[in-house]
Amino acid sequence: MIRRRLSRTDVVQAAITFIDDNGVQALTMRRLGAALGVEAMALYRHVPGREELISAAVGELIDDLFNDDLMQEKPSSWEGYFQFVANAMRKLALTHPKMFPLMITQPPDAPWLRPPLRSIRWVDYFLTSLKEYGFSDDRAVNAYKAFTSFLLGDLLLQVSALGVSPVPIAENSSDEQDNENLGDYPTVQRLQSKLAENHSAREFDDGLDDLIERLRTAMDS
Amino acid sequence: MIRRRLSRTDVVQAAITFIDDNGVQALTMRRLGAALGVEAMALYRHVPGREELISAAVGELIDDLFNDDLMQEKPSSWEGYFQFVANAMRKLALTHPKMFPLMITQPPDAPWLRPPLRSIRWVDYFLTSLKEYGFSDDRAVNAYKAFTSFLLGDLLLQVSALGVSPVPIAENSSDEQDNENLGDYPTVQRLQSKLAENHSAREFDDGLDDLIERLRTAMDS
DNA sequence: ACCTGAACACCGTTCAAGT
DNA sequence: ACCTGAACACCGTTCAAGT
Repeated sequence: MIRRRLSRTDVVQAAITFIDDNGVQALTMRRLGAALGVEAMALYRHVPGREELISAAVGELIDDLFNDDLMQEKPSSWEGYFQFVANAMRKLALTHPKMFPLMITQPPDAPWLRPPLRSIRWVDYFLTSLKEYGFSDDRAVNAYKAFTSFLLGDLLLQVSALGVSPVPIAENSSDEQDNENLGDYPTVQRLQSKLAENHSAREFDDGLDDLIERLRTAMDS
Repeated sequence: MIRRRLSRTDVVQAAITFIDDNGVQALTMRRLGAALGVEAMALYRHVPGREELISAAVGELIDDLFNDDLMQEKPSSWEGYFQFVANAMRKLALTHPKMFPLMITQPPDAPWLRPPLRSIRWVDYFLTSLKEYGFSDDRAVNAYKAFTSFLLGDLLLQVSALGVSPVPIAENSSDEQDNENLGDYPTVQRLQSKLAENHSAREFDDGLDDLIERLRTAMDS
């Protein structure tokens, strides 16, 4: 591959890919430089430092989602709109599971920008849309708050479940060892299969339906 | 202060205090050693490494909460029990805002251990309690899942709101600058005060009431 | 204008040595 | 048994130098 001159976008995109592949902790100016075929110090021409690079990577993902995808389409009902946004956010979280914790952990730019919906421009658009769907000011703000906390809770849980090593590496990997550990916890043991069942997609949709239902009755009242 | 010999507990507790005060990123083996009046290398006698120390700090907080507080008292109704647990968890999150993201970000030890309720022993106790309150197996598991995702979403939002610099430091701190930024976002601007209102305590309680109500109707059906 | 090389201060961690 | 000192490989970042 012939190396063009580096741009800020190149660096930020490379950081996203690197974090997706190796995790944040592995992201090093020297290693990212090497991945780009350049000395670490060249990165400082385009980005002020490591911390800011990570912020920029988060911002890039957010901006791509909200500018390129979410502002193009607008369903005819607010229920459909919520589902549209939720599914897009879910897809982003599952496509970049190593980035998602960063998206929600970095302090937001303003007190009323609630993760993971961290784009002022987009939040404005969202609230404006809710008004068009007939929400009052109070209902719109409440819906925004309820929606963010639903997304946060459900998506982080899904993402963190991905981080669990599927087969916990034990030096003594006989079944007996595992069962012995669980033996002290009879209810967990009995419900183990139910607890381990991963219906995250359905649970996400159900939770969203519940939320929508709650907001609907709140609107009618 | 006369220095006794160091114990593992001393090291872990010091790590918690250090993170509370300075954040994880500032936690350094050398600095933590200095805080304990000891060389960095002495810590390795008690803890395998930095990563494991942070895990141990998280585990310590969880264990303290669940063993010392949450297993002592058991309200007579399941609704009261949910409130009791939620309030204890909320208090922990707000007492250790810099630790909370670590509690929910570290991969859980088992697929059915959902953050922030990361104690097997305690989850077993929780599920057993729900059974005693009359929950079926399915309802108990559903309640556990809904409860964790509610706690996660709401508490992380509260904690991340704490991280926002209350007065964003701008070189040009005139009001005009701030308003110019917001000028492009009329709905956010108009709803700014409503959005910024911090009713987190009430919202938390309301959200919990909603959750309880949802679980109750699910039980009756 | 953009990248490199050398350098600085600071990491986590190992290991032999002290007491 | 517990802590120290020196050392190693690796960081982020600065700065003068190259092209």
